[in-house]
Amino acid sequence: MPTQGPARRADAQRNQDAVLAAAAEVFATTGVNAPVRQIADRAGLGVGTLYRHFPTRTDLVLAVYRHQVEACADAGPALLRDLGSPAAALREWVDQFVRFLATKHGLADMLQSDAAGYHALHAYFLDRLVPVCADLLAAAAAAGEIRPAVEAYELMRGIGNLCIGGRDENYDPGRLITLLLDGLRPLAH
Amino acid sequence: MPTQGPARRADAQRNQDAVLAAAAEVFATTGVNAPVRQIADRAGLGVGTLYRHFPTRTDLVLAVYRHQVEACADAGPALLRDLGSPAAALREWVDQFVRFLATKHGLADMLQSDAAGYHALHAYFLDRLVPVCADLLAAAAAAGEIRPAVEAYELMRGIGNLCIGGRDENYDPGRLITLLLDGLRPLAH
DNA sequence: TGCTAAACGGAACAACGTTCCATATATTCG
DNA sequence: CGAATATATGGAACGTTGTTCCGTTTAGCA
Repeated sequence: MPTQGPARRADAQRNQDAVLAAAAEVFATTGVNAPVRQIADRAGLGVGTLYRHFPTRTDLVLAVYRHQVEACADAGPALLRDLGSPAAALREWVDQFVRFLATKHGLADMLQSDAAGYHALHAYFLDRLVPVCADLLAAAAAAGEIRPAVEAYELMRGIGNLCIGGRDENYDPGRLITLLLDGLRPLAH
Repeated sequence: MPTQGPARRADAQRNQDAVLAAAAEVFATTGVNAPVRQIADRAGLGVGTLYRHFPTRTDLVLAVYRHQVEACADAGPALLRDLGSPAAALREWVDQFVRFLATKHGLADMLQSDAAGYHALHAYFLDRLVPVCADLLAAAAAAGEIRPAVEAYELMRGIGNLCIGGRDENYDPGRLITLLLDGLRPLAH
């Protein structure tokens, strides 16, 4: 129940929703790095209002995509439970993440950007997803389906990096990530 | 013998060299995306002069790093000749490229940037290195050391992407690339 | 219907890439 | 050894962005 404090004004709530909707649209068309003014214009608001509700771009990006990240995090344990093999669960989970990331123009770039402002975004994604990935890796290793040859953190960053630049007829992140996971199989004797 | 045409002015040559030297220093410290003014200041020249000699950032980056890219391209056939196994040659060649790329702050980012201006840079690297990589892959595949599971173009882009963000105690592009190459080994029967 | 705190809008500033042309200077030629 | 001239230079100026700030507006309430 968020009924604490001196009740936020209705127009503020309305405008925040408008910014969120505008950002979602603009992110989808222009990309996650779209100019602030473009988002403000689309929402029919001034840039000051936008900054009031979302002080940093990270705040805005997170507000737009948080649900999908959470869904992805939740999918990990579910897949591990529902699919027979932990390795298959890992593969499906990674595929799901790649499908999410590769379609968000510029998001993968942002995630690894060394710009100070994006550190929080980077941290959120990793904090949320690395533990899930670690569980999947551990289960697959315990089942003898993969070698414990990589840390979840490193794997997640690698997957994120491979998604940068999207996908075209000559480059498909999914293929390379399959190869990466193939590299985790036990060595031939 | 470049003694054709109306002989370029001596100061022009001198200034071009100065820009090149300044750019090399600034790229190494600030990164490949350093502000144009910073490079011009370091060279003791105006920005106009810099733009005259290097109209685009791609021109400047290429002038600074061309030698190393060429050296990397030349190393491919040499390694294939000198090392016993094509797969070992591939691995060593890839390592060499990664060592080059991972130490150039921001260069890997630039290579995959979808900004229109960097297309030429992207193209130069790929045109120069993909054929070399393709030869190494073909040789290793012919020797039965790897499966023909990836195109040279895709592999090179993947390697470039994995180098983005450099290397720290928790993320080492080299480890992931090793894993990627492991994924090319023939499947256990 | 006023009052007041909350919220808004957009002008203003800083940092950057890029262009342009008045000025300065190598080089050449008489 | 001077002009003459093509070449080269410098940096002001413009457009685009992110970000801040404050005068003005307005929702909620008494």
